[in-house]
Amino acid sequence: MPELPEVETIARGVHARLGGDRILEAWFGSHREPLKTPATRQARGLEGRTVRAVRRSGKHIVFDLSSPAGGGVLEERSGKAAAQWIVHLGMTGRLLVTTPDAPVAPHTHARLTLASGRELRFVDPRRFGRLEFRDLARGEGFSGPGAEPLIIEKGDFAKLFRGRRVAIKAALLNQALLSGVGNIYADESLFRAGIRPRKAAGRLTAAELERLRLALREVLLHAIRLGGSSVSDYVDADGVRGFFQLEHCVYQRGGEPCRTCGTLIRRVVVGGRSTHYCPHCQK
DNA sequence: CATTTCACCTGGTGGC
DNA sequence: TGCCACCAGGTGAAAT
Repeated sequence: MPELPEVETIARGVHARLGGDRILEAWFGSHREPLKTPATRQARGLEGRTVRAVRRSGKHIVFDLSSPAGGGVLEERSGKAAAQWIVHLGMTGRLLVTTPDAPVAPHTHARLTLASGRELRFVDPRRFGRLEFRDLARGEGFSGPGAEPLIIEKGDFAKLFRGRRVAIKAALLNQALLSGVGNIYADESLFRAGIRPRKAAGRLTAAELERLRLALREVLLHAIRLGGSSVSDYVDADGVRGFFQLEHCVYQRGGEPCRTCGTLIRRVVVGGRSTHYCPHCQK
């Protein structure tokens, strides 16, 4: 369900509520798909640690955790996390902060009991989401392979697409190039940059590439300001819907008139994903 | 290696 | 009402 702006909104919400809290107990359901780390090892890893920060990396939510003891002055000073809990929401994953007595929704795959008396739950009907524990004592911290679209600069952005024959739409969705862009914001940024989604990535001019980088940046920042897009039942950690769906120019608007020129928005399939564009505004 | 296709899941919607 | 086809914010493995 979530792309960069939704994940950013959720991470901020969870950080505000759980930052500084301590994990007392972790429970995992019987479905194996969501567990990149086996249930027992994941629970043992999480229990006793303090949540120092919750942040977004690409489409992943990263929980920076203290040592099991709870940190200590040395660790406080160093500012380094001792372990991480990595959550990917897939298409339908949600993180909910509740009280332990709140009814447990169907498809709840994880429940973390916290020292504050609250509970963090991971709910995911389709089970495309993933939960992973990383001990940083041995091994590296999480970092996606792709560049952050909000940070990348002109030259590096252009370099990503050089020589590529894939459609620019497919390239935008490739997380190894850019991390965080999904189907909504790929379509919306291409519309705002005036570029056809099927145009070969390596064929974009320098001007087009820079228009695309800036359009992507603007659309993501604007969406974060509005709390993300609520296409079906997406809600943030506080159960609040986003409002960016009201600003969609093309996404899921096939057959409707373009907001700029009135031409009917077209829906096609690119790289196996439904793709929406205005044949008049996008060249 | 780059690119394309498909499987992985459940649930909602709309047509007949 | 029931049944079925199709669609959905994502990814990663297998095939080409």
